[in-house]
Amino acid sequence: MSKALIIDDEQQMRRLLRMVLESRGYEVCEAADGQLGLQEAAFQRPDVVLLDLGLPGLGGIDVLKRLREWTDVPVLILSVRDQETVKVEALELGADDYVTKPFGTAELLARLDVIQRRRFTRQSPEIIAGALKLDLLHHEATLADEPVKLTPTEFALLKVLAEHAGRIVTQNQILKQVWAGQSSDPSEGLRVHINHLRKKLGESGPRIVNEPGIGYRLEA
Amino acid sequence: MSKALIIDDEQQMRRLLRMVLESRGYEVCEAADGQLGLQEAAFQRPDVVLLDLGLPGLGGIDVLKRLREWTDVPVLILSVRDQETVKVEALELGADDYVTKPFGTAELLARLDVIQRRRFTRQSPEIIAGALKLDLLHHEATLADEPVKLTPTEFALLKVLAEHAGRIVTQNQILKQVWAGQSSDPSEGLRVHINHLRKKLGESGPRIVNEPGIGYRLEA
DNA sequence: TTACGTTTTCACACCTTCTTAACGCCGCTG
DNA sequence: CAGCGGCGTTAAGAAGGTGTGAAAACGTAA
Repeated sequence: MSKALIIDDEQQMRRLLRMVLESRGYEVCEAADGQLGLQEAAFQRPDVVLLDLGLPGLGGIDVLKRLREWTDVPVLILSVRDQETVKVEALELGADDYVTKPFGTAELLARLDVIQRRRFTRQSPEIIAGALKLDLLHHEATLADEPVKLTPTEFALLKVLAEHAGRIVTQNQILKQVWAGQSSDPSEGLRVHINHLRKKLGESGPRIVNEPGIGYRLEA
Repeated sequence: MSKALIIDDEQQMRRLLRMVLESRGYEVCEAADGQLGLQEAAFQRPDVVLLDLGLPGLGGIDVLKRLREWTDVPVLILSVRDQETVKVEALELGADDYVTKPFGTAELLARLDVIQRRRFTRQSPEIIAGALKLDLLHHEATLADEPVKLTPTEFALLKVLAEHAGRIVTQNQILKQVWAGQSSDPSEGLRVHINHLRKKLGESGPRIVNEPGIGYRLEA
């Protein structure tokens, strides 16, 4: 059975979520603010976190940032409409999905299923984009079943691109996810690593195209 | 890894499909008629269903109808040529795609990829104004589902207009939101960017109308 | 310590995007 | 009618982003 952690300041919302989740078989724990949320996350080791963005004090974004410093636990964002900017920021920081309040329980459960399954498939882990296959467990990449030798940074970079294959990945997104929590300024080096990746992927493989001023896109 | 359910009465076809799918890493289960198919679907909870339209007894269309009463699982239709009417009916009932027998394995797998990805794609914050859609996370714009290539400034400008679609946006508002925190005086350049946007949106798309002396308005 | 692989920094050519300026059009006003 | 201001359009220079090669800094293992 999966364990879910709810971080939300409204008691009513917590009770509603608890009911929905428990009816689905989740084990549920709660936290009423960001500080407590982080403690519970560390102590309870939940399988999924439901995080409200409108927290008082330590905000939802900060909680997410701190969470991501030490865990990849799937995070589902709860937000109200017209928080577009914050939602973008949360997703860039590695949140897995979001639902907008008020939400239907069916939608909530569906999205939980998806991010749970994604995490589950990460235990027999591969990302596939066309002829490219990334084995996340062994940190190995193959292109048309031919092994490709990648450095750790290159692998992380290609992983971010492959996860969103076919779509633009913002430079911000890349920097936040590949160089998460590091002090150096990698904005210069990104170009170099992209260059290396393109060479290793060769002519026949997937192309990494640049969207000037925005980011990169991997197309199979 | 994903689980696929094959519903087809021909054993040969089931064996072929199983081979192709398993080689791609799918977990496969089968059903030889519609009745059994529905049972398997309920019991196995597959991630994708391959459904033959030419089933004896409980027909493919009926199976799809019954499936859709309780699940949105992606359904790929297998049909023979000259079943246009039935194919259309199936798509209207919520089938996700179809392949025509005999089919190439490459085509089959490609279509499976597409409908799987659609299901697993997470939600992106977006602004919608008529046929225009702005994906804020990926910085992608689509007009009637056709991608439109926008530069960063154009995207920001269109975002401001689309957020207040139908209403007037003051020049001051635009300048503050698009050129926030910049030193240059872009009041001249605004006209140029509006011009570019109008060209890229084309005749059929939303119009950007000018309110002389006030600002601009986006009307869908 | 050296040696090696990786990451970062730097320099420069090249390309896209942004800004600026100029000009013509239209509507308004004196 | 002539003058004026706001707008659309176009072109060209300025600014900034990108690709690429090489060298320096870094970390790690022998």
